[in-house]
Amino acid sequence: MAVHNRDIVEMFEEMADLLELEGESVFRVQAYRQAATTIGELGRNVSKMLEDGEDLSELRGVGEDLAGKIQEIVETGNFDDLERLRERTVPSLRELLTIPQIGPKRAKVLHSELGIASLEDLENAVEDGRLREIKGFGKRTEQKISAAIETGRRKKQRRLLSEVEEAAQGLEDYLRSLRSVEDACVTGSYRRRAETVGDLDSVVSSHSPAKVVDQFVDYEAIDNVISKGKASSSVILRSGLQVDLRVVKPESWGSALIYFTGAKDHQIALRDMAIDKDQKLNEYGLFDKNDKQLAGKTEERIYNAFKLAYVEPEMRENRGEVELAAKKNGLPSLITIDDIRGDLHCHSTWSDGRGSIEEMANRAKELGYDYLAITDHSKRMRMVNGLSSDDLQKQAEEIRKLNDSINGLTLLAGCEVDILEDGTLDLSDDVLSDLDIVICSIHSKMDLSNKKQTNRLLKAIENPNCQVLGHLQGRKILEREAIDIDLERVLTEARDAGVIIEINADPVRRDLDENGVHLARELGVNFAVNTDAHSVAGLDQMKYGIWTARRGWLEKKSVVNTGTLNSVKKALRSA
DNA sequence: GCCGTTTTCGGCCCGACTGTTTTCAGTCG
Repeated sequence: MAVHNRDIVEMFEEMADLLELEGESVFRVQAYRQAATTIGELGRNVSKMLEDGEDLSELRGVGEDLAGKIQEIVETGNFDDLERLRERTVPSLRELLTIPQIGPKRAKVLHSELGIASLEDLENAVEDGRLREIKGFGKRTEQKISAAIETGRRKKQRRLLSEVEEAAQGLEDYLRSLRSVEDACVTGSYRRRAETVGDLDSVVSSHSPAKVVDQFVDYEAIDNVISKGKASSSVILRSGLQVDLRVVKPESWGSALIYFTGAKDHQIALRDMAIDKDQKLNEYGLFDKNDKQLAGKTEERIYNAFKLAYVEPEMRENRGEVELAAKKNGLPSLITIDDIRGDLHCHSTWSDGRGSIEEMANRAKELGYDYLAITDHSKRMRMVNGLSSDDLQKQAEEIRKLNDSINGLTLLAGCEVDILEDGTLDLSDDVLSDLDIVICSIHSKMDLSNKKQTNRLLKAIENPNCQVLGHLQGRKILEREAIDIDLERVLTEARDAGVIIEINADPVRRDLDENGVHLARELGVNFAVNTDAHSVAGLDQMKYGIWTARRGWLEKKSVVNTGTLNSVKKALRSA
């Protein structure tokens, strides 16, 4: 059985939950969670690493013991400790942990006092009013649990970054409009431009925190106030999105931004540095042992106090950025949206796009681009009117005509050709070799075995007409898992063959994902950040691809469409 | 269970809010 990283992540997470329910030390529980996180972010397959004789205990948060357990899982498909733990605990109690207000202690009490072992049991007990029989459970707690069950545990739901942007902007605007507010920022995973966002962590700088909290709970988009204190509050918006607010004095603004922007591990790494110097870092600032504030007003000052360069929010994941920030010019100079000079992947009304070639071109011009590649689907994609060789030739003619009439923008005649199951391409070599750009993508048979799927891609790379690999992992965030491939091998072969790897900017795709980008960057591949726009508005989604590139630490120089048209042509391998 | 210019033990981030309770435990981020 092929063991995927995800299998190990899930086993470790279950292990952590069950140990926590059992009352095990939080540190041991945390160790499993940390290891799960590391494996989840790896980008390389653990089974393969073991095959290659790599030492897993080198990984962050993985020691001798857990390395041995990973090996056990990979070799046998089983995890003995977990099996035993499942036998002596009540595994279904994990369900209860997904309910806000219920942690390990309460789950345990619910089980021992009322025999509750599942969400269904809990619902029944709430309905029967039995919760109040337990010491420590009052009317309010019962109400909250009841409400949490009803709203479908939405707190655990994560949403696409693109889905919360409007709410986040609206919230920031509202907070900034308040008279007692000096500054406001939505932080957390939103500010780090992560793929998904659980809730909006907002930070406000003000001399009168209580007043801000009072005004905050009056925000018209709020459905329900969960908590309200002197300097913080939690609410649920009508959209179901949770907003946590924290108000600090201006002298703590920078430290609060760092604290709430996270990621947690980045912020803890900074705290550890403070502890090493007999100092303390919290959301109010950096303090010496006499509680004298050393820094806090701005993020830069905090980083400077640690002799670190400013770390961009997208990099704050404790993936080694703190160490780099300590070196002179150690941090990459991240790519920005302004570096992009063209888009190499979009669709038109010729296949399933909603904008004509001319409309797409006009928007590209407005965006200040020098070039735009029209890359409609190939014939295999019948349901989206994929183009035949004849269609493509006609389209190429139209594109060349348009090029004569458009000033300041060059259209490239291209195609997004399907990689068929056997790794051959959906259009003949002579048709493809006539095009300016050929993107090769998988749109079918996403569930092949690792071996078959990997070979399929390697075969496509062998074809000299394959210039770009489009949305290589084929995943859709929160919808569909990535295809199962030996990513490292595919990336290595692509690099050696001069094939460009796309970062697809569609907010549902963002593909390669950031872990893949880290791996590909380390391997030295060339990237293109493309929108894959299916409408004029779609061309504006470039930022999501840029954010993934930044989270993968990419600089301008690794991304071909930051260059001139000539440099793009040079970067495209020629058949 | 991890980790180490305090390295094989003894730490492990820490503060806010809530509810139900008379001083704090549980949960959350």
